Amino acid sequence: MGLAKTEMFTDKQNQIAVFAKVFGHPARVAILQHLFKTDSCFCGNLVDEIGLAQPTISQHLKELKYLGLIKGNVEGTSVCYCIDKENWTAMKEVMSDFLDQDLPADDDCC
Amino acid sequence: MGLAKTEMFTDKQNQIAVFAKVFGHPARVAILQHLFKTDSCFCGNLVDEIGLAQPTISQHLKELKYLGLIKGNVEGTSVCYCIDKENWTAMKEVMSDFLDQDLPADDDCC
DNA sequence: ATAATTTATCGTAATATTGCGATAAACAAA
DNA sequence: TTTGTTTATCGCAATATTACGATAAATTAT
Repeated sequence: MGLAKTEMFTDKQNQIAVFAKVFGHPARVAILQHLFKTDSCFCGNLVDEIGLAQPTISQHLKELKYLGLIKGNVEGTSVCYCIDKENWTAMKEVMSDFLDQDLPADDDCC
Repeated sequence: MGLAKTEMFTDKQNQIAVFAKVFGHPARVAILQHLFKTDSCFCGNLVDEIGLAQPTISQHLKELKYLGLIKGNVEGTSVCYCIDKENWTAMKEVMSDFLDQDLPADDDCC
């Protein structure tokens, strides 16, 4: 069906999945890493840096922006993107809760 | 196209994306959380706990196992699953490198 | 006003994911 | 051996994602 039955999961579980999903494509990982490395940069630079077509990069940027992980600032004809620090920190909190769960003691079944 | 052009990204970027992708579905998040909570449990319990059909759960377990995040142990007719601690820790390392990047100073563009 | 530059959106083809019924496989119990 | 129990696999339908050419929109420069 290709459709996640989100209504049967907790808000937290869905939230983790939504964040994880956006990191589930190497282009978006590369975009974010580049924004971290350069502090901020224009859409066009990302098109050059990553080897995908401009509409494709624009689409990935849109998803990152929709989740609030990046912000875009219009400057003339170009748009400058950067990490949304506040939301990135909030996202990390959610993901850490999930990833840093206590590992069970050594008496498990496997 | 629905096909990520993995060859244009670094191994690290692809690795992050592959891990993130498996967390990109709430059912798999729920499965992992349940395994953490119960230390280990049978496939059937997961079918009861999460409200999806048995083949669907089996498929999600297969993906988690393929990435090495869980292990399965046959016990009679049932299979006992648990977190693979070593691989989970290795995965956390990879994800932390990405998530815990230094936030740029407050002089960004946006 | 016209042309150039940059980014966003639309439309669409190719591929991937999700969910589950049907069924097979593996084992235990009677 | 037959029956029940549990999990895995197959096959398929429905939906989602990815990529990009074409084009629109917005702005600047001439």
